Amino acid sequence: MASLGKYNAKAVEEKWYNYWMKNNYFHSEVDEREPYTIVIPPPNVTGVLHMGHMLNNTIQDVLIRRARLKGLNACWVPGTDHASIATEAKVVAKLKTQGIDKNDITREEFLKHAWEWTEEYGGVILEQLKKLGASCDWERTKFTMDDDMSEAVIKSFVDLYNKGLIYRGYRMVNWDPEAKTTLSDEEVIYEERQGFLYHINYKVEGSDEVLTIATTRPETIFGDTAICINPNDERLTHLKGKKAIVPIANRVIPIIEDEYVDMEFGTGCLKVTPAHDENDKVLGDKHQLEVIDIFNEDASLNSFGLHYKGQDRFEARKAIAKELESLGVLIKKESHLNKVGTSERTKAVIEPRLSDQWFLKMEELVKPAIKAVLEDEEVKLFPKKFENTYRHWMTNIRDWNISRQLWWGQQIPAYFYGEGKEDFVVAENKEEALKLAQEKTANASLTIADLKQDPDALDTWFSSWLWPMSVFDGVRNPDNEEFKYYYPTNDLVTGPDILFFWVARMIIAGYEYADAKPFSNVYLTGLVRDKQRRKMSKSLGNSPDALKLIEDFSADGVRVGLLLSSAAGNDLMFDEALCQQGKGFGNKIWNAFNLVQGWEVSEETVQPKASKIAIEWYQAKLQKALVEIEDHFSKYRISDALMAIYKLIWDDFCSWFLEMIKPAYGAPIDSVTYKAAIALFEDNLRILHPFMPFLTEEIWQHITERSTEDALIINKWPSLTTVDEELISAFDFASEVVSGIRNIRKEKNISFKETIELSVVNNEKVAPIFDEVIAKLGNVSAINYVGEKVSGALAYRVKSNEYFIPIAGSVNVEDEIKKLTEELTYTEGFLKSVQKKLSNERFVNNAPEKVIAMERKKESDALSKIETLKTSLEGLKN
RNA sequence: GGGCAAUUAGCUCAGUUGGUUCAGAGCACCUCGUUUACACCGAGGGGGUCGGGGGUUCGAAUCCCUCAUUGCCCACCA
Repeated sequence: MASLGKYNAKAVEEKWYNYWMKNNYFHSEVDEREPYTIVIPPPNVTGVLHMGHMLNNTIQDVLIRRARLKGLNACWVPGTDHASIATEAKVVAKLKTQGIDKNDITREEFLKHAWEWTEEYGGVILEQLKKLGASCDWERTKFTMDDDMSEAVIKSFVDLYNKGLIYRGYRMVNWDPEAKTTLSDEEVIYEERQGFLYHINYKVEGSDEVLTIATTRPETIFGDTAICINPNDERLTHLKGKKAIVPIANRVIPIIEDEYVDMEFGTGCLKVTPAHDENDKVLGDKHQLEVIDIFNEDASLNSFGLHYKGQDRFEARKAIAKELESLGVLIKKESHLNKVGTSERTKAVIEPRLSDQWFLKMEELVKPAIKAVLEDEEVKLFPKKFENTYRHWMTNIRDWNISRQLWWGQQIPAYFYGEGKEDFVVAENKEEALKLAQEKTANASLTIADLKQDPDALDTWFSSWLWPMSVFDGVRNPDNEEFKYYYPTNDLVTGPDILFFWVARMIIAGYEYADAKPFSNVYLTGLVRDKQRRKMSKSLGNSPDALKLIEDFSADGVRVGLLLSSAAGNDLMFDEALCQQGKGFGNKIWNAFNLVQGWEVSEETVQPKASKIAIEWYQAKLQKALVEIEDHFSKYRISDALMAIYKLIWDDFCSWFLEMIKPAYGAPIDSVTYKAAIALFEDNLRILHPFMPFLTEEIWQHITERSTEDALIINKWPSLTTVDEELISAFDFASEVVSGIRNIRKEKNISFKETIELSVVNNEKVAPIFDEVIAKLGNVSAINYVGEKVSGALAYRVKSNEYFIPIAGSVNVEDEIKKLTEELTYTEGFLKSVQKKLSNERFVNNAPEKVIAMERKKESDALSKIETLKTSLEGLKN
């Protein structure tokens, strides 16, 4: 009977996590059962846990633990991503603090530093996930740069190359001058910046005429190779066939004609700079213009910039504007709002730049992936609204630039044996490459030393798109047991921000390599924001420390807090109060357990009727909740499922059920009721376990002696039987009767300790099955069934049933009359509206039977209610 | 500029094919209460003309049109 004392979350959570690990409960191996698989979206290897991870991984853990309880072979594969750009940037920064410049060391030396860094910080995030309770199969932990993972990436590159899908192209790419690398379109963020539109006069060769162009980037005039006008522009016909002179550079360039030029914008004259603008490049190709690249790698001007050589592009812009002004050719400078691409990682302004890159043709690859999501529903997105975005992106997809000017990552397996553009071979290793090169060149004397591997690394996403396959070695060895068993995986939980980067590409890769989808369902979480709807960011300092939260509110509390208000796809406004609510819920359950385990159990005591019916009722309630929860899970409405459980346990179990079976003070509980209550408590724990694994396991192990094999984590989800709806609605009626008593006690200030009597006119012909419950919860000494109203008693109604509590001298007739009159007026008004509807011929003719019958029922109910109200009023007035 | 969403109680959101979950939930708020698990509690209560306007219908939070506001995605005019 001793109290258990306060719940010590920290000790409990550590204890059970170790216990689960020790017993290897998270581990999965191929067996006869149906598999349930999730692969973790691998976080950056050097990252730390933030709120987004917490939400994401809590959802995954809920799904995994539930699947485990449902008897599936649950396998959650964890791992980390090498995140080439982010990690390389961090390593470069760290080396800088040590006075080392990346450009001064060799690739091998740099990679050594990167690996050291990875080993030092890598995996920290995985340790943090353990604190959250994540039940990953840690034996399967993968890293995207593990040897086997890298081999898979290289193998797929070679394969795609041999299929003719990978090609080398001189293309305009997004150049990050700070990181000195290319970025994919997805890594560029456009920002509105206030800039200027400069109007500059160019002389027309051989005349005194000038033409005016407008540009936001005057420094690029050094790269101009043409002026373009619209052939339909009548204002400019006199320029046709002539040539213009670039100011400062004094270069002569042709004036070309193309309908691409918007006559409405600026002056109608467009300067064409093929090396520094994508559209200009297209125009340049079409008109076979010269390409002049005026920038160095770091976006300072090169020798084409003449006396500006070496200056940064933004410095040069100002200086050039000044010089143009002094030459009298800058005739106007107006402010202009334009959108500037910036690097997601370094924030540097992106420079469109022409360079040699590797591309993957997407047009054919993407087809099965479009079909799978939009036609066959092989892969379902939750929420569905993301299908629109998916469609839009996939049908407008462009070839994927898969090369990055980085060292950290899988090096592109292309080997050059000569200086020519085509002097290379693609192979999985040097030996293979040599063989191919010898064949291709018909030169058997080539040696490995003659081969130079392309220095670039592959885009990180080119490795992670294989993730669901390669973690099971499905790329290198597609016929292996594990891959056949675990793939396709079931659910993927990730943020919508990487729907294209990653999710879509995994689907593409899945169909290309395994001829099967990578997963069946994609749950897209929202962004975690702060209370004021701002994004969580380091600079705002509004991102709470994940581990501190767990410290303060327990892992269970944080999990519940995060899930309480996070519908799929909706942003989550994070507030610590939610975690407090989660913690409070845990405490509530702990206290309920404290109550139950404190009861003295007696074999002699006879089970009270109230307890018997209470058990039947809660069983019905639980069944109903199970159906509801099942439905919520099937729609991935995780927070609704949790809320259903929350209400079931707090309201139905604690507030009603336990109160109904609670023995009198000091008295023991009968063993039949006790056993049933324990069984029901266990069911509660089973369904709550995925959400609050630690607390539930702790209570589970306390509640009965358990063997090692009997941990909750591997127990069984309660089975569905049938829902006794009648019993549930009978109880709902009874609970209203109880509420009526409580209301009267409150109004009249009658203490709960004071026993009362209750008389009822049972117009509803309610079966008396809950009378003992009403008596207990209302502290009623006797329930009398009477034929007509009791005078001199306090009264209330539930539907058309009338209840009377006789309290001598405590009836205020005036108040009663007032109350009844108000109710009568309301009911008469209600009746009027119903009758109006029923007298509308068009309603009666058009509405379905069911609806009309319902209205008639409302009418007759109202009529009889009015009748009883009138009788009561008359009784009072006498 | 193009596309896609959203707008319901103070806050965060449910509301499936128009009529029995139809105006709801959780939190917050107010009142009362230290009754023998829990004040991290219990019992009650207030609160919304469902963004504005118009239409279809016997009937609209739900369907249509329109306006407004917000968010996201795509493309970008030099």
